[in-house]
Amino acid sequence: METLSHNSNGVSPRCAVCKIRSYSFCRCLHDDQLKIFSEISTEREYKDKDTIFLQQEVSKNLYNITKGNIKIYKLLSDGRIQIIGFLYPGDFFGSYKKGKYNYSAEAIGDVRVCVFKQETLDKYLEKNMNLAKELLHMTSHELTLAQDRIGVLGKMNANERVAKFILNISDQRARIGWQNNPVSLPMIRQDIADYLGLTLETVSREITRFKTSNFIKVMNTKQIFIVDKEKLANICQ
Amino acid sequence: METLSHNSNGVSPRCAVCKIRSYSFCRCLHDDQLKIFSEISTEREYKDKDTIFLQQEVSKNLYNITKGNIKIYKLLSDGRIQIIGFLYPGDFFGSYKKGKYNYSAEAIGDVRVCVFKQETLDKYLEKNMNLAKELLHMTSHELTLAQDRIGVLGKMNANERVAKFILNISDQRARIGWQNNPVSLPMIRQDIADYLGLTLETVSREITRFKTSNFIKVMNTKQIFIVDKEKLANICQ
DNA sequence: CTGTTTATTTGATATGGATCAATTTTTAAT
DNA sequence: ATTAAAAATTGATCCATATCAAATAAACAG
Repeated sequence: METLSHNSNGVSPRCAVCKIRSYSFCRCLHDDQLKIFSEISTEREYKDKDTIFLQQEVSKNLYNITKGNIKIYKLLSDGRIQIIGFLYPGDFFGSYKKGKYNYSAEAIGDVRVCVFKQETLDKYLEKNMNLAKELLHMTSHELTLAQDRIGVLGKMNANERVAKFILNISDQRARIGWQNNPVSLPMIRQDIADYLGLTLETVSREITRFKTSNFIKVMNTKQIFIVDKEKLANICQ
Repeated sequence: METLSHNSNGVSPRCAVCKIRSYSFCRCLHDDQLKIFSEISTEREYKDKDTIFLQQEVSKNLYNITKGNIKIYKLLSDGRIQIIGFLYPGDFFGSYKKGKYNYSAEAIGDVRVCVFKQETLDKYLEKNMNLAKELLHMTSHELTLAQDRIGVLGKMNANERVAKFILNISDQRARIGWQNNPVSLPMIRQDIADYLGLTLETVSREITRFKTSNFIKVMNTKQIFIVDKEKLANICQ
């Protein structure tokens, strides 16, 4: 992890030139608020497999991804792992309340984040109702995503889980204006399995089945081309 | 469903005498704000199995439970059901964003709720930063609960799921100052199964197993006395 | 380029929980 | 109280996915 130079000399505040601001909670800020806002956060970089924080640590910070992907996960005492989510640029994570983090966070590939101290952000919210409301709406949206995942994990079979996973990632890419076909999967099969509550063997077999059925084409293990989106959607919806 | 008289004559505003306010997002309001706040919501009553809203409906309202329990659930096209959560007095549900609800909501037994129109509440938030922050913190807390459930559904076996369910309900009761042993389960076995991603037969068998192991005593199907909390906790944590 | 490690695929077998089925218990209605 | 309906338990069997194991394939280091 590396803390980058913290621009407070008035020359092009970081936020003013931020490329992912339109997907991020700070999109609600006016241009003249950006300079101050740039100063309440710092930017940090992480490399593949770097830990951003661990579940048992005292929670002090909130993070906003500006580049790359991270995974958040829970570890059971016997070593079983459950990946709660894969997060993308514009996603927000950490903890609002003092105490411990509810999960651990780890970089997948090169990552860049904005870091906010809980109290600093909280204080800033007081002065900016728009930001508070934007955060409320984003958190509420994340809640609906988590509830969708509860539906997937509680009731769907392996077939449906993997299909939904591929489609969800593709949609998410489209939303932030990236190439969504072929879909690039930055994470390894084991991570997909730990995300979907399956084993890596089952994930691999389902992908093979979709390939054999010509619903997808596997360019390489991390690039999947969706041949028949309709068929894939019919499986899970 | 029945809409109760809407007190706006200045005599004892509803919120001022509300018994569950201390668990609810409105706990952050000052006494002098309560009268106005009482007027932006109405109170409604529902009976057992009444639908509060359905997933496909246009979302207009937010709800706060003041009495009883409700379940929120998702329905797959082939009839499979996944219960997202059981909600208790003080819990908040509905949708912040316009569009459709993300789940359906149904009363379990007699229920009383406060109903807020999205726009009305949103407008009120503008004038009251405390309330906005309280809502943000509650929503964020709900998100952590949803993430815990993702962990349970993704990685735990039937044994662990049922044990955790009993303990969670007991803890939740303790938190709002109710009797937490014996735990009363207002919902039927099928609902517990649909909540835990299991079948009712499996839930029944696990409860029998805990009974035979003397971890619990089944007073009647809806009252479970926890004999050995430690043993129960060892199963799942 | 070559060997080594890590990730993925594929196969064989085992098993936890689902499904199907019957019985018992509880709740509700008259 | 009596009957009917709904909920819960218990048993027998099956199957989707886990587990165990081996073979490829891809990524990486020197």
